[in-house]
Amino acid sequence: MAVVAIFGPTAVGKTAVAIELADLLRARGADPVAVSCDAIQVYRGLEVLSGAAVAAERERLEHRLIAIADVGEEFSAGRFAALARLEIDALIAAGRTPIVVGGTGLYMRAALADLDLQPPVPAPVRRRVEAEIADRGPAALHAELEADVAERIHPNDRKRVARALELQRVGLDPPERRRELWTAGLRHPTALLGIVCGRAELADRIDRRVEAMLAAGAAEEARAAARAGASRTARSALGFDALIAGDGDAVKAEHRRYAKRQMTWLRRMEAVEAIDRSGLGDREAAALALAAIDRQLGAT
RNA sequence: GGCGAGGUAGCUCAGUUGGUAGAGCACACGACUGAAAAUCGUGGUGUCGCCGGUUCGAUUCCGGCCCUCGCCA
Repeated sequence: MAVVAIFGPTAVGKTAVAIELADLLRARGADPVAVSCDAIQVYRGLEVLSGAAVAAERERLEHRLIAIADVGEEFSAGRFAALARLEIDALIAAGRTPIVVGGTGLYMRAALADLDLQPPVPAPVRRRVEAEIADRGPAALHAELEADVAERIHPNDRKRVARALELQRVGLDPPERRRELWTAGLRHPTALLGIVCGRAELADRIDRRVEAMLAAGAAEEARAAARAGASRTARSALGFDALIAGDGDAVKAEHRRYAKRQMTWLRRMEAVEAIDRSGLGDREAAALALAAIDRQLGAT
């Protein structure tokens, strides 16, 4: 059996469509399980502000890799990749159908493709590099990179400068530049779908989603996470500070900008089939998704 | 009605000693290999309130008008 993957911008309805799609797959005798690919939904205690599937939804479709880490922990693409591959491989071995669904592009690619991520460096090395960047600015450290690495990283891009430099100092190879990030060649036969909708409709969905999340206590959730010592990666959740400040418009703006970056990622991926759900209900969108799956994998 | 301040990008504003204008935010497009809901790159989208005057040339100077805000009636 193959993997179904669902990508798309925030608030487009990936979870709802996945749940409806699961019903359609079950009607054919499949046994689907969702594997979430979301850098914030992995955190326990950020379920509301990350839009994680709620209990009623998880009753209709089992979700893996949601709420698996404490907000105090740092998370990473590498850690996620190992977990996700384990889940996907085990589900396939058990004859089940993984529906890999989420909006974190790097996490999804790490789950589906053989991204060869380098390990983390010892904490003191990273701290040292970060301190130097804070002190001297990223461009100064960028100048210390070997030429072929430096030319791929913008001098202002402090995170990539930091990563490349810490790898260089520890004697590890620089981040790979193969095609795995975008290639159609994946670890398993996969139907790759991108749910999209019209610009105005998406903006409207984002507004409603943020308002619903505020009504459900997202601001208090963020405050509680901050009090509990949320890690740097947990704090990078969209609107984390704006929620604490009570600025709903700023939260919406962050979600809109995020949706744009996700659309860029979607356009860049190879072999992804866009499902335009403009004006469609979740069930109708799921039917389109099923047809696309059949086209990509061959009718069952 | 009088006095004062102000009308410039979607928003908040800067500016041009007269040569049709630029910042931040927003927005659009892109990059992306163990921080990725992160980080970063590129792009100005405009009857400079309206009408007239002076001028080779007015968003800028002058006059009138309209509108907004504040204070006084």
